[in-house]
Amino acid sequence: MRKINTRNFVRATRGTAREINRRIVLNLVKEHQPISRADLARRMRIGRGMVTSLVAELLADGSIYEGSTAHAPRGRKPMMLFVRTHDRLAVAVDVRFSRTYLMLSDFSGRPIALDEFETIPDPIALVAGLARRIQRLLKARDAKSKVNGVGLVVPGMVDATSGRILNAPQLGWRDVDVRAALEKATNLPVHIENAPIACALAQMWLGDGDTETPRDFVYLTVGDGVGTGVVVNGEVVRGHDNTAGEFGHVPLNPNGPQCLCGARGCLEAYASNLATLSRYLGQEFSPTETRRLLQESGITILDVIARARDGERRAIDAVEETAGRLGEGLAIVINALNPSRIYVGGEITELWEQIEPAMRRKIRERALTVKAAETPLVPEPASSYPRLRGATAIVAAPVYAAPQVA
Amino acid sequence: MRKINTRNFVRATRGTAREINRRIVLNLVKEHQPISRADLARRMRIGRGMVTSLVAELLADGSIYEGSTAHAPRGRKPMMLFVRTHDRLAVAVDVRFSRTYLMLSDFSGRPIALDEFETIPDPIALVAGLARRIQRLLKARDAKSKVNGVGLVVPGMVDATSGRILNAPQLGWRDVDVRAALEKATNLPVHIENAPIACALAQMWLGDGDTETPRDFVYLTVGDGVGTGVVVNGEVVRGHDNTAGEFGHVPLNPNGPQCLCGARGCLEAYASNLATLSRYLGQEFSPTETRRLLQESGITILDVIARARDGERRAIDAVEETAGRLGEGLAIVINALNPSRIYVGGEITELWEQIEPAMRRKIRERALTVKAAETPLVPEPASSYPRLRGATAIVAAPVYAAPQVA
DNA sequence: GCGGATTTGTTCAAATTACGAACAATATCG
DNA sequence: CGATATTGTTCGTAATTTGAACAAATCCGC
Repeated sequence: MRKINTRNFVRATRGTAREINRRIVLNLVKEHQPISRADLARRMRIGRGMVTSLVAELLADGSIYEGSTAHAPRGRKPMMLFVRTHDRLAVAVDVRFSRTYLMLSDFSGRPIALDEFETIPDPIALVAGLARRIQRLLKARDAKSKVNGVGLVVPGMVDATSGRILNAPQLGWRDVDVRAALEKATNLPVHIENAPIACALAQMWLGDGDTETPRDFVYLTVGDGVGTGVVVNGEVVRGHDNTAGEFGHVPLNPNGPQCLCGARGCLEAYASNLATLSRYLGQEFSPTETRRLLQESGITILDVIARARDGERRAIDAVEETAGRLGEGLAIVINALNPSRIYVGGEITELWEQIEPAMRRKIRERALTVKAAETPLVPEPASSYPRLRGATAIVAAPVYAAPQVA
Repeated sequence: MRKINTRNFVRATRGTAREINRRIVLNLVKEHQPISRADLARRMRIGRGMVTSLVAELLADGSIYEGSTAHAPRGRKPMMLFVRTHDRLAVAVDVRFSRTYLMLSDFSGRPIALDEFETIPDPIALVAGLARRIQRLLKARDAKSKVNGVGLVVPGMVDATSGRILNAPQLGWRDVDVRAALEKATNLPVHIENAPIACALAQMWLGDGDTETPRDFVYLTVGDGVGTGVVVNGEVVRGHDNTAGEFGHVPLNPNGPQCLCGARGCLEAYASNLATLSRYLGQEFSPTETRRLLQESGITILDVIARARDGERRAIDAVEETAGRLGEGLAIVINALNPSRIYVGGEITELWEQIEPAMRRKIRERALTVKAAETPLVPEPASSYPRLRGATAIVAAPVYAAPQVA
């Protein structure tokens, strides 16, 4: 039951009902393909004439296509419909502290081409370099005419409506607008998004049809920082000033280690990759000190993960402690939001069999109900490029989203 | 940008656009009254003919009425429209541990009659007694024909769709269905809701037109427990199993006092009324022990509040410690959800001038951004009966809510 | 092999509603 | 008192949902 905002509403027009139904058809094709007109009519409880009309429009605008006919026990064989994704493309960009990743993908998130380069700290210079690479990529693939837009994902607070990057500490960016410049340089629409939210949007919009994507879920990213993308009632939670989802800065212990945000004992200070490395090196979490030691020793999170997999006790202890802390943090998320599912992304998920029990144990200790304690945790390995897929998702999403009325 | 759930959607029909526009008109009248047809046409950017038609329907179904004409500098004086609430009634019920409160109110939440009685622990007996009181109340006020339904609010987890009370520990109720019996006994539709969520819904649906109710806000209730009602994107957050909003069980200190939920150091263990009383009595939070001492001494939270107001140091210290803890908890809420506003309900708000600085100080320590740290906190005294108003809201809400399509 | 039955997909007329223009009613101004 | 302006109502047109009828394509039983 949603409230109408009388200061910011969209009234219905003659085309509203038709637009809603056309989107429903498109989503049904996308998630239940192959599907016939008669199938659609049955699912939507409308006449086949109506379906023919709506499908004709979607065929005409290139959203779907007709494929094979299917077997029918009797009568005319149905013509099966498919969503067109393979030749509808997006440019996905993932800007991180040290490297920036680029992917040309289709609308289902399937990678066509990948590229990467060292992140240039100055946003203007970064955009210039990025635009050149995008042009080359599109030219090499003869793809310019098939691209709907560019999705760009950053590790920080983003106003997705205006495209401004409000604060991205890891990049040293504050109140930065790269969207206009990139649109001008590429002649493509550009969408900007916060990294954990983008990961969540990838699950929402590019999830495979096999497993139904829930409408209330959380995506937890474990990397240099710990962040969450929250989806409630089928919509991302951004918050009033676009700073929602900072479960990484929920304190597990008020007397715990100093976090980068200035507070003490945040989930991030216990469970980020840096925190795991600190623990592995046998010292309390201290970002500057730990970074110095890491630079000296050259150890990375992937090293620790490999050592844990190989049975090294110190590595196993470090990782399991992190898992327990993640469990504590997830218990808070579960009590606060009661999501249907929690996706967990980050390198640490490569040790899922080892960390899941520790996480689950802590969740069971603190979740309010038995059912809540059983909230499914779904790992997502870094190798599926969740942030890049998220960048694709923010380009594709407007095509599939419900019309915003009332 | 909301996702369409292809397994549970509502398609648009011929009447959809009209229904949406009619709801928009109704909400505009409700929140911007008095308002004329021409005003409505301008705000909605539609023709006056269309408005005349929609308004005629709302007049006919009794949602609005025509009032005075208003001044116009030139031309025909406009006929002002008002929402009808004064003779559209709801029965509101607030079931608490020791007493149950009953209110007959109109659709704006204005109380017409109040009643209360001792809560009968057995739900079947409670419903029987409640139904008798409701019948008497309606008969005394000759109101049977004007009542839209009954709203019943409990302190526990509720499946609002089915009306089942999943778990209400304070009442000792688990998996209880009082709705069907109460509907049968009163011949009225019955809506069941969780108490903090109901308080939030009161803000959303019965809020006065003067201050715009935000679409992202949190309602924190401080009483026997500490709970939250969360609204995101104009919709209440219930969670997958209807257990969302339990920010009261977010831990402030993992080694803190034992909470009723079984964990240690929950916000509730630090900031509920019982926790404040424990502190006042100079002992660590222990529900059973504290309750015993309170029973012996006869001291209540209102006593402590009165003493704090009178300047008694021990009472002031107890209350300010609670305020600080609430601030810590609110900082977590703010970082996690970034709401536009936080309403705070409970007896402790009677000392708002004293507790607000302590809360704000803690929030500033821990909120991630300066702007987030300035999230408005709005006190709501117990004397405005937020739970009863919430019960009214859940009856009235379906009349005003946006049609659920797509 | 053909007529009957069934299913899918298309076409078309009717009903409903958004849309916009014209008109009616009511007011003020010069 | 006529001109002008504003509000509210009426009415015709255009767009779309709705449902029936028809066309196309298939399988089955005789």
